[in-house]
Amino acid sequence: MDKHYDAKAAEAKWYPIWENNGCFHDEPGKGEPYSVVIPPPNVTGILHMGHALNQTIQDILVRWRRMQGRNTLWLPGTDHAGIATQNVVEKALKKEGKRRQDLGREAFVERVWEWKKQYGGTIVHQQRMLGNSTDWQRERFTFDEGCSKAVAKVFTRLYDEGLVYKGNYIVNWCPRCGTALANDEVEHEAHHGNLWYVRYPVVGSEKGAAGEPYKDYIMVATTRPETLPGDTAVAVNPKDERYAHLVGKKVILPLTGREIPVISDDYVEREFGTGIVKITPAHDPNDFLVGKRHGLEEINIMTDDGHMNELAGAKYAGMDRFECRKALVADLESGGYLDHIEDYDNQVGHCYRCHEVVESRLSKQWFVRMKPLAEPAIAAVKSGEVRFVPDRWSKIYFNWMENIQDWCISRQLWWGHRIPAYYFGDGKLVVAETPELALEKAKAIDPNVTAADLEQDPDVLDTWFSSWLWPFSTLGWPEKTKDLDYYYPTTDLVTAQDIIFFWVARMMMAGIHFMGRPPFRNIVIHGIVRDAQGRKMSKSLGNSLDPLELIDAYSADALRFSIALITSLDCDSKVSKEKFEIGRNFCTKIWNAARFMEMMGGGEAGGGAPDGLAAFGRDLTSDEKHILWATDIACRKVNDILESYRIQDGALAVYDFFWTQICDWYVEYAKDAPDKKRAFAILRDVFWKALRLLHPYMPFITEEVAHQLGYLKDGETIMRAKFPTGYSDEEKAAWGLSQETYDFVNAKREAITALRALRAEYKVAPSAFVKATIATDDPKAKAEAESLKRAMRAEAVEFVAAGSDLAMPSKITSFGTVYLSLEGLVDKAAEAKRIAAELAKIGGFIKASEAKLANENFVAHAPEAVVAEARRKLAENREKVAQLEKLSKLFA
RNA sequence: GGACGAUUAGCUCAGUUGGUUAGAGCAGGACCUUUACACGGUCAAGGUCGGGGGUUCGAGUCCCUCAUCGUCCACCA
Repeated sequence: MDKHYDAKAAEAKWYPIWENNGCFHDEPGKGEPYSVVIPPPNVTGILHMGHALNQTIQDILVRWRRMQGRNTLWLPGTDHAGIATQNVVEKALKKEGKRRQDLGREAFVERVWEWKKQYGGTIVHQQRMLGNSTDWQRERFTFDEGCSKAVAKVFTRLYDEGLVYKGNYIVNWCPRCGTALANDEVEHEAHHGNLWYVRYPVVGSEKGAAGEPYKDYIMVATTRPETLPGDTAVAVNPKDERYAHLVGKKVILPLTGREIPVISDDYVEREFGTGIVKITPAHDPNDFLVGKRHGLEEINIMTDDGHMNELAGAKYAGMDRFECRKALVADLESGGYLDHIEDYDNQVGHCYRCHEVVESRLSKQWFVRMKPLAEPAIAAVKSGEVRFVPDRWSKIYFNWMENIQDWCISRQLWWGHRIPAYYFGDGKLVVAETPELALEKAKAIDPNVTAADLEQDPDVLDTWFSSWLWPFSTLGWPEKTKDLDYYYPTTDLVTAQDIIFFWVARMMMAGIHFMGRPPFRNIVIHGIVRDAQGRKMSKSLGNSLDPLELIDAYSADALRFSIALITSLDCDSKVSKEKFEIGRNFCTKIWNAARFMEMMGGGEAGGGAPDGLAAFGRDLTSDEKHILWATDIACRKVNDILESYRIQDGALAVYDFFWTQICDWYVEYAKDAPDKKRAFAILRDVFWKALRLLHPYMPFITEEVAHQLGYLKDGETIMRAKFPTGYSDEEKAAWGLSQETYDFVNAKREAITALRALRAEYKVAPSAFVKATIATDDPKAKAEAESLKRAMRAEAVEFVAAGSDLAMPSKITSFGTVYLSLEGLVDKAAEAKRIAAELAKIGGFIKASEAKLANENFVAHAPEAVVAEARRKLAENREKVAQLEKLSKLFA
């Protein structure tokens, strides 16, 4: 083995071998399936830390399950990302001085496909760098043929079921992009604005003096005076006595002369402004709802591109909306309708793409009725059929699902699944999966219709409309495929909290509605990646870490392991570059340990077969029994931990096992073991188990080391090696393993550590051979004299009866009291001070313990073991005090 | 405004049904180049578990309250 691990070479070598040999691919059929669909990244995307976190978690779970022998599918793919992709291509066109309109729809869409062909593979390539064991043979794209078929089928079915409808609705509208925006596509920002107080005269009021055209008026406060011509009512709170007498009366809409009613609605806050709100149903979402409740007229006074239309009044028609605001305010003022203006800060929505101020606008859009879909999806989680991990996310899910709103699914874009609705004749409409089927349906209505008469709806569907079918559209639905039959429902879905609503909840609904079963059993929600200050990573802040740079600097294994180590399902993860050194250092440790094994002939000692240690019989030393027991514990623990998705705990467990148990203790033991050959045969077996435990976390280095050390032959892979489950009861019995022996060695280590500490405290040179004395009556302990001598670097280890009272520096351990014999080496004053401090600390504890044990209730209620332990600790500390007091006299 | 979290060592975080003197990594300290590894080893130090109440024999853990921070949702004309 080379002195240094060449991660780049190993990663470049193994990934293609895995991929080309079908290591990521299983066929449906045999065994228990384990399937996961990847949250498809945007095809325009580049790999960021969020992906790295999300996919590392999935790959750990998938590799672990695969090694357990499960029939595994991790399905990769990308999302066509409607608006994002269209924007990228439009930007490219802009450089050529063209707009998409110059190309026309068909040519533009063709152009986007070309872009996809050329650049769409970027993120897919980058995912390979992470080591993802996704089944590339089954890679899908939300806009590929199969997914598109599924989309058309779903839309048609929902339409036929009356769950898709076209309706007038208030939507967020970007005047620049010319498209409706989903709520999540609108970014709210604080804005310094004004509140204009406008007088609406009550009908029948007398004319007043100059500057006050009417004596009797009500005052309305508004932030958007330009919408005034669209007002169709003013509203007050039903409980507001101030205005109760006005309800049912009419007021005159300034500048228009139109009479509008005064209505009462709970939506109005009494305390805000004047307590009277103008209602503009066509230009405000809340007003729209109020209008629906009261049957108000909806007057749309704006054009698609943010200008006023004729309904705003001849004077304002054609004006930009903000220009109109100024003009209209001026007119209000000159007409005597403007009472006063206040400064007012509010939140204004902006388009998440182009940052234009979003307009609330009435338009014809397609909607999915969500309530009927949501109900079974709620029930599936309530019944426990589908489980959130951690469970608390189910509350958030319920909260949203129980208040679900209809879903606006149409987008005024060109790139996306075109809505399979066809118009003909005079506003007639058919919905069908294909143009041919549409024609059939149309002919049923009007036999004279030809294909040329059908005009398809120009809008496309929201990107999520294909994503919500992902768990089954990717498996072949609506065809009845083997994959679908075998791998659906998928087992785990792993994603971040931010798309629980947009994606997870919708997949639940679609899965149940179209497949009859929820699309997954467990929904694993992890946190998001933040920077060291806890801020979200974003391009604009410049605080992003690039996973590819980290892979370049530290290796993919290092990245993966470090991510796993900082991953908590319960909260967000803060990362900084330094954190990845942990993984890098761990790789180095693994490599060096492997190198050491090779150097010591560990590779041969077991005769090549990992189970060669069976030959060494039952006379194992306590240290050998200890490592075997520790290995058994580690295997069980890692399996248990991963079973409950505690990725971080698993990383810690395997890290500690490898570093502390194997490297720090057992390897040091093996260097100088009484039977080195046997010690290394055991190490060889333990090491092989450790490599496999590590493999889900660090796939590349474990594969490389497994081959270098001869655990695997050419053509074999650790990916398909059996994930360790620990030793059998027979093996444990044959080797004489037991919890007692394990505890015994832990106690022995305490004694070794105690002596090291004494050496350090008394400044004994590390190279010096010292004399150690241990007070114990345990014959088993006395039998360890030789191994203690080596580990303690002592020229002699002697034993005296437990409770012996030697006037030497000592430490009490569960192995016995360890004394260090030394003459004249000590700084007496410093030692006296140290002893005094320790005495004070122990004294406090003894007092507390005594009080506790004197408490009858404690003795009566606490578990026996707890009481016994308290007694033992008390006795131990009393003994410690006695020792220290003796010493303090010595140093006085 | 609503919902849900978080607050434990200088930093990042564990702490599974309440029960030993609350753990790890990093940073910092001391010592060590002992022939796998200084991206290392050994040892030591560092916390009245955000504040205040309560339940209990016993609270980091359960309840209430306050404070601070965060996330998502809805956003007030």
